[in-house]
Amino acid sequence: MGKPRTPAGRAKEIATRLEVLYPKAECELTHSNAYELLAATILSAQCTDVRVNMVTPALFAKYPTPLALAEANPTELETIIRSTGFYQNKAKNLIGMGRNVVDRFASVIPHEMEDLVTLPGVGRKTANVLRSVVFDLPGLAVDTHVGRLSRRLGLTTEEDPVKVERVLNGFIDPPEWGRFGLRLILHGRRVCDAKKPKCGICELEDICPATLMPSKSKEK
DNA sequence: ATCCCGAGGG
DNA sequence: CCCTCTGGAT
Repeated sequence: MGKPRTPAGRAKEIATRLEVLYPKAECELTHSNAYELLAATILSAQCTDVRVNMVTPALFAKYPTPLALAEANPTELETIIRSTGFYQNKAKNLIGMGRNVVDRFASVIPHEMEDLVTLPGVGRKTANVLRSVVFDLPGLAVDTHVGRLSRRLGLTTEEDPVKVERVLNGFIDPPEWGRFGLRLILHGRRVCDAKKPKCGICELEDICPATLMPSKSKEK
């Protein structure tokens, strides 16, 4: 087949290749239920998954339920999550999330986007992670990796994550949204990283506008 | 000095 | 729209 020349065509080809490269497309935040993934994802703001996974064992042991989080001592909670950064905001949000889930949702993590984003510390990206990973609902979480790769790969020029999400949603079938996002993240971490993308070993190099252009591997 | 699975507030 | 919140890795 010829090289895809439209963003929609490239998206299809990219999805096909990423499926081969990252067949499992698993979420790398350690969790065993919806509550744990919600807490872990709140902690993942501007922080690596590896770092989040270092603090969640102690977090889940001390606060195993939304109710336990709702009743947490802020200072003790901050101590546990400190290394993930933004720890005062995150502690406040985690406690607020616990209280809201207990009071407004009978201690059950909600599925609906409109409900999820009312929880403290939960924005659209976090809501989409939950929907796609634990509820098996369509959801494309646009984080820093998904945004960066989408622009480098010529799928969009948008900077606003909500607009990027809308564009990608138009290229990929809803049941594949979650895995497509996960695969972009995996590729973003292993190959197409922000600072020094490894274009020489990239399996998308031949269809990537960023490397096809003479201006080499620059973003934008 | 820049980046990491962002979100809330002004 | 902008700014702020934070530590750790590179």
